[in-house]
Formats: sequence, C-alpha cells, structure tokens
Amino acid sequence: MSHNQLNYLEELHAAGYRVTSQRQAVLDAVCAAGSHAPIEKILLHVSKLDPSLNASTVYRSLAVFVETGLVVMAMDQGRKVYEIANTQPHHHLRCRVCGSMVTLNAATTSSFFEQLASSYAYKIDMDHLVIDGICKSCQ
Amino acid sequence: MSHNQLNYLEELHAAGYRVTSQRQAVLDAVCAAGSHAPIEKILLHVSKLDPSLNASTVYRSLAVFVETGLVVMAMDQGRKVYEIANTQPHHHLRCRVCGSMVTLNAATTSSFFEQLASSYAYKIDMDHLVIDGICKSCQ
DNA sequence: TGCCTTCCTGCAAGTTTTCGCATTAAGGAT
DNA sequence: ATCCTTAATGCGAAAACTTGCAGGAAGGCA
Repeated sequence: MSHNQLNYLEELHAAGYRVTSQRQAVLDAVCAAGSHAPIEKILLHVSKLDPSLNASTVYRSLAVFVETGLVVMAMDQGRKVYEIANTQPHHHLRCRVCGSMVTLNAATTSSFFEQLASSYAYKIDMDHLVIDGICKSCQ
Repeated sequence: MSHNQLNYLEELHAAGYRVTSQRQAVLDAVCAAGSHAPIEKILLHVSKLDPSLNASTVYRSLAVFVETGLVVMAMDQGRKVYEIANTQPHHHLRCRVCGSMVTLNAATTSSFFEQLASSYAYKIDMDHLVIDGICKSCQ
C-alpha cells in the first residue's frame, strides 16, 4: 500500500495536472486507507492529515487520480472503492453471503482477457474486477 | 424487455415481500426504461406511470428487486444501471473511449466462470459483468 | 526572483440518495 | 367481508455528492 510519492506526483504533473498539497494529502490518505477503501475511510484519513481539507476537494482529487490511473476505482456491492494502482492489476472473487474476498490467480484472468481481446479485437483494460459468487463454506 | 408481470409479482410475494401498486409501477418502469437504465431514466418512467410515487419509494423498491433477483444491477462507469433480470445472464465489453458496448458470447464467459468455480470452490453468481477496454476503432 | 496565466481550492448552494417516523394498506386469519 | 398485524409508503430532514464562482496558489517564463 505504500507508494513512492515522488514518482506518483511526477506522473500527475506529466499528465498536465498541478501538484498541490491537497492532492498529496489525498494520495497519502488513499495509501493509508488500504485496499478496497470506500470514500468514508479515505475522508477519515484525509481529515487526520489535514482537517481543513474540504470534502469536495477530496472527491475532485480522486476523480483526477482515477483519470490519470494513479488510483484504481472498483465497485464492491454497489459502492465505489479506491486503492493505489499497483504495478499488477488484480481481480477478486467476493462471496455474496459472508463478504469474504479471494484474490484471483493472474494467469486465469489474463488468459480470459486475452481470449476476449482476440475474439472481439478489444484491448482489455481492466485493473480490478470483482466477481460475485458464493464461497465454499457459505454454499 | 417485457416481463410477465404476474410471474414476477408471485416471486416477490414468495420472497416474503408485499405486492403493492408502487412496486408494480417501478417494475413496469424498469421494463420501459430498457437495458442498462440509470436511475434517472427509471425515475422518469415512474413519474409517467404515477407522478405521486415518491422517489424514496423508487430507491427502496429497486433495492428489494435487486435483493430478490427480479432486477439486475450493474455498474457502468461508476454509475449504477438496472435492468429486468433475463433468464440468461449476459456480459459486456465496454469501450472506455467511445462508450460502445458489445454483448459477449455466453460460451466464453461461462467457461471462464466454470474454471473459477472449480479452482476456487466458488459458486459463481454473476449476472451482468461489464469489462472495460478499448475497441478496435478507438485503439 | 518576480510576474502572469490559468488551474485548483474552499465555500455555499444545488442535486441526489438515504433515513426516521407517523400513517396507510397488504394479506393472513377469523 | 372484516379485523389485525406489520410491512410499505410518503413526507421531511439529513447525509452524500456535485457544481459554480471568486479568491489563491502552481508553475512556466523572463
């Protein structure tokens, strides 16, 4: 979950966005909030780092980070969750009943994506898929 | 998009929910709104059917329908979209650039899901997946 | 360093979605 | 058909999220 902050901020800058103290704080908060963090968790961490930082700025910063690919947004049970973009995309199985999550083997998903890419002439660009199901113990 | 209303309402009842005129109107509106309908489209159709129907009732009805499986909710670009549950689940490829959507061949996805099911002892229960990518003409 | 342009932020207002509570009505039982 | 229990609705308020705008700061350039 930690991030090389300089590198990330350079990417921001390279994408034509300004590097501000607020954006740095939001990015730190996303890191601190861990994986699959819903907005309220991020807001909580932000307010620790800088209580004067306005919530609308947090929403706008997240939109910028998702736009530039620094942060990945996924949907978990109808809720948006955020996390720092890893070098490797990763995907999950989530149990509808108990909510537990399993991280999928990369080979399985990438062969599926490759198949889609060749069948449909699509360049698949999916960082973080959550597939619903029912786990063994809940079945 | 049409639905056998009686059948659907029986299912509601069987699940322990009451069948009300408001819920019938919301279900009709979901049908009328077509596939991948965002909430505002559903609200629009609802208000045509019954202008006095409160928006909070629409939200609550949709939650009940999703809960009972009468309606499928999916995420499209961070927005919730709804549609009447078909007998067959179906999945899409969506182009990040132009927004066009392709419906995936069922065989491709089901073999992927079967593989996941056997590898992880999960019962996959996914009605409506949207996979992002970039289509041929936008690449 | 200091200026200048333009983007970003905070604030306040607006919109969307959720929630609590009193009233109404569904549907089972008599 | 009527009563009774309790879930569902509508309303108002609150929470969550977005947007417009004026002031402030980032960062390019001299």
